[in-house]
Amino acid sequence: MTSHIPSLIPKREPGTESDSQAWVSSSSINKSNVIVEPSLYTEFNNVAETFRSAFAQRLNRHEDVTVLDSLTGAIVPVEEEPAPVTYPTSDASQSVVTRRPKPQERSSELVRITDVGPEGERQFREYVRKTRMIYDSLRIFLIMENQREGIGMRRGRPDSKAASLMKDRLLWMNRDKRIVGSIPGVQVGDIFFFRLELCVVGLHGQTQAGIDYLIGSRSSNGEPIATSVIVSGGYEDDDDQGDVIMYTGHGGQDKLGRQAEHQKLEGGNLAMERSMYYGIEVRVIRGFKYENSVSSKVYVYDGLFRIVDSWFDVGKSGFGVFKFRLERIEGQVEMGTSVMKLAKTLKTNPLSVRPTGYISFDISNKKENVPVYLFNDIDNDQEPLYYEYLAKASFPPGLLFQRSSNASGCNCISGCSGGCLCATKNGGEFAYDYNGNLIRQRPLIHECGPACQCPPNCRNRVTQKGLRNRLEVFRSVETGWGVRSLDILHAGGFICEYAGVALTREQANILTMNGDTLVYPARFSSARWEAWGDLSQVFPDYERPSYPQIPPVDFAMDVSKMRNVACYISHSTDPNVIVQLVLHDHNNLMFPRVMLFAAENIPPMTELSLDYGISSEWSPKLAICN
DNA sequence: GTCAGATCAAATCT
DNA sequence: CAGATTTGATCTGA
Repeated sequence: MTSHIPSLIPKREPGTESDSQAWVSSSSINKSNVIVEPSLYTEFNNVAETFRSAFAQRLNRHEDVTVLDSLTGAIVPVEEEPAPVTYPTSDASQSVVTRRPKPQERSSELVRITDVGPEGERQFREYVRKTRMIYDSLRIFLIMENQREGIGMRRGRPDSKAASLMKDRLLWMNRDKRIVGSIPGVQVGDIFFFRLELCVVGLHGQTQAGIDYLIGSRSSNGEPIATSVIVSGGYEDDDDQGDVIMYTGHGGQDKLGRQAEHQKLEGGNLAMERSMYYGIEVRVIRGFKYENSVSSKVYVYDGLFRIVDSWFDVGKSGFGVFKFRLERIEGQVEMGTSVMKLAKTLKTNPLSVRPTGYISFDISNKKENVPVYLFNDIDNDQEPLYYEYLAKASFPPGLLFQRSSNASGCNCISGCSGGCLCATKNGGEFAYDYNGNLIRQRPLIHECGPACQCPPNCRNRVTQKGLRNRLEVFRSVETGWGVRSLDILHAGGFICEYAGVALTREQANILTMNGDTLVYPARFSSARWEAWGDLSQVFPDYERPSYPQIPPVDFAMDVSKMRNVACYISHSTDPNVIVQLVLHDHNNLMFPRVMLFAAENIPPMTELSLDYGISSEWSPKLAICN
């Protein structure tokens, strides 16, 4: 072999001299006119072969490799039974932290978690959900803190800060093991809004780099192993065709993201090559632009891919780049990215992808701000068509007499702020952040109402503005009628009201005898939303604010004749939607409106579920359907 | 052990 | 508003 390979190979590899200039300055590579010596193309293969034999020798020499994965031949210890889920206790947060504690080191132990079973997966899912809930509520809390500091001092990165605080509290997941393959509790299609959120759950450990890998010096055989990649279109030579991705290695870019140098077979690039050699699958996360209320990007977990080929090529810029062909492993659920694309098309041109099955393109008949689809491709049931659509719950007029006698509003002509009357009604602070997301659950929210002087865009007016997201009522074999969204629903974001005809207890008792379908708002389980906004694990001295007691909610909602989209939401003891009581157009504490919020980030086309607080055998929704 | 440098960020500035 | 700048946190490798 000749002498001008060096810049391609890591310097620590013995038997090569480091004469990086020879390759980089090679005049045969030219920006405008790409002509490359054939030998340059084959260099990568030579190098790879060199590695292969070098590593093979090392493998034979040392016997420090514990387990060989018989399926893939990978040098990966396989742990059949993952450690039981232990949620971090407050032990880690007992001591008051004045300065930053020593960071917990990243583990060097590679582990593939194979089969945790349905119960295990449910537990891990809950663990992931809880962790993400803390992350999100902490992030929103920090935004609010920033704003409280003053108008000029809006510095700081809430996404970074939240992750960093959680790291200090040992609240990051999967730090004790480096997981190859899927992360328990994280499902294909899960969506994230920040890179650091991926770090917190252990899906991808790099804040910026696209390839995450176990470094060679810490792996059992001295070889780096790639575990996950993020495809976000940052490299001009990427080619993304869904199930097959031509992924460009990293490096060689200047500060503006232009390819300005040849890439080297080191770091993540080498790790990718090694993962390919051993047949080790990598997690793929796609990032793309998606305007939403919290950020302008979204990251979608698309499942496991295998690296089937890698080669060295000359990219569009004329500089050498490494390429990896990734193919999606079969048998996984549909890719999150495909589902998002489908949902996007369904919003604008539904018939192009689903020529049949649509019963209505707006069951609300323009009573909602945005249309609500009705879809059934399973049977001939068209039941939701036959009910009068009610966008807002209707209350018996006689019960709202307090509207005039006790009406009081704020005088904030240019929008509400800290100390106004409406803030006081809410215990001194508003329930929503500036994006309209719920900061923390509380017994009752007082939104600004008709008696207030503030403009419609006041931050204390959220649920009264009605539906914002595109929802679809659909028929499914498992749950009868169900509801899903065509838009991403962000954790803490408002979805819709639960609307029906409100009845007093006396009225309800009469109707119950007739067998009509009644929903009791007081029964909605609050188990999940009590965790929303609870930061006690992050701040040891955190105390939940106390709110004024409100009288027990003691009315029933009759949804047997008039109802809205919410009434088709399925029951689950593991719901992704939470209930929050809100007052905005009257002051009768006995009859608050029942508002629904997303308990977590809900990807498009995912069925919504609520905990109706009753046994799973019966739910109002099931009664409606059957 | 420490520290610089790299990194397909995110928010702000211009 | 896109591009540049600023701010920022983590990881790797020396």
